[in-house]
Amino acid sequence: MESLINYILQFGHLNQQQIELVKRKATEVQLKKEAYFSEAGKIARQVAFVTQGILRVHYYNNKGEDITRYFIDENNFAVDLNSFNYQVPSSEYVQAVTDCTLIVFGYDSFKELSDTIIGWDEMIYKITTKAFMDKVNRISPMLAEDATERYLKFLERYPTVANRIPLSLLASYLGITQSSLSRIRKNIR
Amino acid sequence: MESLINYILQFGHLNQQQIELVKRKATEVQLKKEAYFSEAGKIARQVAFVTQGILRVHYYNNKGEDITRYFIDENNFAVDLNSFNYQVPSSEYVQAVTDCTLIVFGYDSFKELSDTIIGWDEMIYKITTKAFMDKVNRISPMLAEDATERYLKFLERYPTVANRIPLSLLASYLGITQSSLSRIRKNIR
DNA sequence: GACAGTCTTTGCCATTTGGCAAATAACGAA
DNA sequence: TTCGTTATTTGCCAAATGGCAAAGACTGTC
Repeated sequence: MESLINYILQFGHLNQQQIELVKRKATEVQLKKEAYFSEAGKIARQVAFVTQGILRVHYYNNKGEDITRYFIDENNFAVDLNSFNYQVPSSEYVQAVTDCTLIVFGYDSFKELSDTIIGWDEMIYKITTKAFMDKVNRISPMLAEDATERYLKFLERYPTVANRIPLSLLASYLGITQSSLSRIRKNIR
Repeated sequence: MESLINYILQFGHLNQQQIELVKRKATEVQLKKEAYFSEAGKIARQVAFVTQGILRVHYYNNKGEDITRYFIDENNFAVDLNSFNYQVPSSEYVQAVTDCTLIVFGYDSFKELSDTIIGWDEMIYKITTKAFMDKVNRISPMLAEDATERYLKFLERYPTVANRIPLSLLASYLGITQSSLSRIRKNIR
């Protein structure tokens, strides 16, 4: 729970009372490997902060391939923002890649924090914006890189993640086939 | 100017007085083809709404290649959000691909709108979030697509843009070489 | 209309990546 | 340990894309 508070405090100030309120509204949830936190077609009723484990956001493209859009590791929020904010059906899945510990807020709780804590919305805006910028800045250059560069950059950015996830998921994130990724790993050693 | 107001009104309500205020704070600016709206290393002091023409956001990668991150066509905002919001140096260029007409707000004017208009920040939040989501949703699937699919999807999304921009820029956006794109176009006809 | 400059296409060949299937390795349950 | 399951590696060949340079097309100017 402390990791969540520390994370939020990077984006603004909360007094002790407000911190207590945030903690009261939060619930710790365990999610087993391969279980879903949210699913395409359903409305995202919760937002999660990952304290242990790795989530992935994925969808199925028009060829039926399972595409990993991105990974969410420790100390990051996971939510389908469009679905959560507007309470409309989601278009993607959020799945546990490993066993996970999450800190979860329901829609109503989150709304209450927004209504109660002055400056909460602004902090959320900053967190959201930063998350999006990181995402775009990470994905966008990959288009101009070859598979090896993508993999090496992934290792730099997520040094601890690569060993904890199946090769197939990493490959689908990098936009290459599993066998290509396997060959790339061989060549690097 | 009306196009800007109409755009904003999609994301919330403004009364007549507030609309007048927005208009007063805005300045129409012409930008010649290839001129820069903002540059890497400099602080983004303005946010622009494109009413005519096409901008592109680009940067130079570590090999010195000019990479187009994305295009901004009519009825969209252009801004390096991190640089503008926090007034820190930008990391990318925003350049006119064609002659452009922009509606521009300076940092202080924008701040004033934020301080004066109740709900302005929330509208901006919605606009920002939507823009980011569109961006991610457009770029992210490209990683799993081959060059032809990327090009076809671009044509679908920006049917009027493809004819107005040099092939080299489109190729760098799609993450392929100019000659590959040329060949792809030939095969499609 | 001719020229210079720029943009686009094309040819040739090298390199990268994909597709598929089989072999191997790693893992977990009994 | 042993077996069955899943994950990863590898071989073989096809397809896609890149690199480079030359040719061709287009545009605006004088």
